Amino acid sequence: MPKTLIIITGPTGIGKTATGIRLANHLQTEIVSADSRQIFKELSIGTAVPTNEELELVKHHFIHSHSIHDNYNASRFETEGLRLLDCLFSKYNQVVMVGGSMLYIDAICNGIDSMPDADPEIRQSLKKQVETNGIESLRLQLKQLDPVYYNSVDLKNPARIIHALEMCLMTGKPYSTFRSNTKKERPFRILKIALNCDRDKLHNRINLRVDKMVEAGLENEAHNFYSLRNLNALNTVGYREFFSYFDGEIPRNKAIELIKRNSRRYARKQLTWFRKDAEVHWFEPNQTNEIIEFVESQIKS
RNA sequence: GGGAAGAUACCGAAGCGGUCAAACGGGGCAGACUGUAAAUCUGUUGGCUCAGCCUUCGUAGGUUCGAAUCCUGCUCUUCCCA
Repeated sequence: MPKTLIIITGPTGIGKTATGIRLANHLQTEIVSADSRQIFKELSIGTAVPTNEELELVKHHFIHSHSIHDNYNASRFETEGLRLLDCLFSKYNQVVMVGGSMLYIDAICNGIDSMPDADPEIRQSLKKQVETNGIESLRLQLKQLDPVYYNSVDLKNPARIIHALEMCLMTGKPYSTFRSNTKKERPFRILKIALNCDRDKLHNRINLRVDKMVEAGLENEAHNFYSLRNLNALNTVGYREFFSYFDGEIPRNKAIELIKRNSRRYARKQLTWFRKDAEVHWFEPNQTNEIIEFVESQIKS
């Protein structure tokens, strides 16, 4: 029987966790999380990790498995994820991957070109350069070091330019030479399922979930990490807004409102990403039975 | 009961006779994306048979070649005096 990775994805708050657990339970297999924030052991409320009860139903991987102090990224997820999948596929014919981190899922499905980790000091100095001299100075530098990438990159996006420059400066080679633009082959089949529903309903779910997080003590959780706010792991919806509140920049109710808005925006962005993936099969969150049926029919063929 | 200010697109808010389908902000929607991705960035936001046309600036009239902008009545809101 061919090995199949079944991916359950979709926008934040749509109900991936519950669906994934039911599917994994049905298939008698385990779940690999593809969530760039639930992976951090220090974060719980703001990331909406599965509850202890849920975690007892099915064995989960990459939940609370790393530290916010780790310099985690999509490439590491690819490496560690594939290693784990290799191991799991020796026990199961199907494995369920659940999560909404688009790039992480993409890294597992298609791969990320190999290149070195960014040097934090170089990144820091490039960031400073943008602040003091503006993005134009980085553009000029990129034009010299990597004219190929310069012609295709979004020149208004500092993050893109900074990363390209990091690679150029660290390796002495143009960033574009690392970009192969090839899809890697995987030793398993991939079945992509995404959940979505009416936009108003989704927004309601998100708003409600944020209220529940706040009730559950999100403010306190965020407060615990206030001093670590500069960590990338904490540049996260739910925490950054509370940090602004702690700074006295915005009132508390405004922070909560912003968490809702930014969650809605994140959901939309996720949908934009998944929509362009023709391999995705779409379902409503309450169609778990249909999903199980669909998966059954697919893994038999 | 008397007086003052105001009613602008999904919301807030500019505009104060033509260059206004209407600045700006918010929200929404759409898109980009390969080591920060819950990140970072972009576009769009009255309708249509879309280089043009149609309907919009509380409402009904009026002035004017021409009004969101001026005048009058009405409705509503806020504030002040009784």
